[in-house]
Amino acid sequence: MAGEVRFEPVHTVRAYERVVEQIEEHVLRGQLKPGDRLPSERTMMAQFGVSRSTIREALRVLESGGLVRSRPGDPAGAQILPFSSATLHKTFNRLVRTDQVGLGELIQFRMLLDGSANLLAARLATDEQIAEMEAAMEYMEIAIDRGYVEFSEADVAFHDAVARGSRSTLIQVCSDVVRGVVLGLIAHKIADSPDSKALMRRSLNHHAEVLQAVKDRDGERAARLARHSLYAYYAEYVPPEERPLLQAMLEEAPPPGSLPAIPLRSSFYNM
Amino acid sequence: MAGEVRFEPVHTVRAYERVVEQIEEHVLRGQLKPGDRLPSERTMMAQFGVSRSTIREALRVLESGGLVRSRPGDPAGAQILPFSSATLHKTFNRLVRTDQVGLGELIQFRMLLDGSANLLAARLATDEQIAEMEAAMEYMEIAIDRGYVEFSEADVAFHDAVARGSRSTLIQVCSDVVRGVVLGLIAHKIADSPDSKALMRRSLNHHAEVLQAVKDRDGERAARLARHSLYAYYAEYVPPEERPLLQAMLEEAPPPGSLPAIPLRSSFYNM
DNA sequence: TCCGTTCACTGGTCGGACCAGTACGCTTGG
DNA sequence: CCAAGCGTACTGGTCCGACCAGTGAACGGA
Repeated sequence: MAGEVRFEPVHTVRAYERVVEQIEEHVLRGQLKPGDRLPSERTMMAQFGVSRSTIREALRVLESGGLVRSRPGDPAGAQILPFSSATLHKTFNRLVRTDQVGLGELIQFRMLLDGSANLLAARLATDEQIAEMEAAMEYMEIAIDRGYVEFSEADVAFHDAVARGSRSTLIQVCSDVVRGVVLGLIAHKIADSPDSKALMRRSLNHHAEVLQAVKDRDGERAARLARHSLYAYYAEYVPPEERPLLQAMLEEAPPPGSLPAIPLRSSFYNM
Repeated sequence: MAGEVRFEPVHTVRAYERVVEQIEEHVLRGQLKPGDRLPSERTMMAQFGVSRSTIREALRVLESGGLVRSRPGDPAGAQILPFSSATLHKTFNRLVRTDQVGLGELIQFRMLLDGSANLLAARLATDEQIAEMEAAMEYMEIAIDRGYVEFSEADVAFHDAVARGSRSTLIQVCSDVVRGVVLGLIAHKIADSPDSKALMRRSLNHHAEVLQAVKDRDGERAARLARHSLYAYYAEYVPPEERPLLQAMLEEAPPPGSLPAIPLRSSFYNM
């Protein structure tokens, strides 16, 4: 016989996995839309021909994947949920918690995402979306006097408006996730800063420059300013040995061997 | 009394969730490392003071999150797993399956990631990592005559070497995931292409140019070439109405209104 | 010494049971 | 007539006990 036949190891499929597959397939095919309800556990038990334990394990998997939510006593059964970035957030947080990814790399990735978001927003955003950015910017201005928490909210709103303007769902979702992880790491440090108001005002100015570049439809400039803005805002929280990772995302890229220091908190990016 | 007190709704914590939390916390704290074993279900049942069903639901959640794997009959109990991008892959695939993200956006995101990966690799990669890229490139050359499957493997190896050279775990992981999703969508189309050999040879040349830029430590050029290479390779598979998304990632950015066509399969990026 | 058998134990599945909730409809009081 | 209150038939969350098909290691025989 031909020596070409190759057998692959058969991985046993557990009953609850088949249940998960079927339900997930229905959701993915659009036959079950967000808001729709699954039958009750006891009903599905009969439909799938398995015990309730099996059904429950399947539901736990679906629930942990963010596809479904079930509530005790609900006669309507488990509810199909719209997409959520919660599982992504968990995954990224796990990378951080296990020290596989440091703050420097996170900020670097934000520079990557936010830079591209601004590049694309400058080139693709509709006038309405730009208006949203302007609205968020005005809110930031007001929020300065209301403390760090509200300013941070406004800042998030601005970056999210830019992400939407990029017309990329992936950028939007990833930005949201990475931003959340970063804030979880250093939010308190910023809030505790004595001159937090000065920081906020400086940040506001940077954002204004970025927005102007977007309105000028100058993508390259918007991207560059956005990266520099993030660097100026976050670099001091990044351990010195990780800062070259951030600097490598900027224009004045140092030669690989010697890494000249780039001044923090200066207006070097006004160009 | 002060009107400031605000009560937040208490969301009941189910028993299996507490089990998940405890185990996850141990893993995240490093008290349980990949390869370590969990006690058997019946042992944990006693330790946590809950029933086996509850333990099992917790294990199903951990397993679906990729933290743990359990095998029937294994006397050692469930095994702690190293980080895997499997759940990320699933999440991204779900975005695609539910039509929230199209092929164009995926390729665009690849351009974003791969561009930055090359930028950073040119500036940060060690000589050993560059040697790995060269090795992958040689393998690609050989693989051309061995058919699309092997060439694709070599191509993946090259891009992965670049991603490693970027010294960013996030870029590495995200690139891996997005690449996998894209290949899942159009691998067959490329393989079925009549002149696939010509495509491979052209792709090889592009990769060589990119690698040269990396070796020259010219990050900007490497990034630009990488983006153009992806565009040239994939644009024809992207529906025409989505191509502006890709073109917006290139230098010759069209004004937002009118989008002049950028020729496919030309050598326009030889500059 | 090596190989085969045995056996304690594993996870996977099942069925039944109880509890604390929820939502709906019915009854009851106005 | 309507509204408030209660009852009830469900829901999901948890527990228990049982059986099965596997695994792996200790054990025993060749």
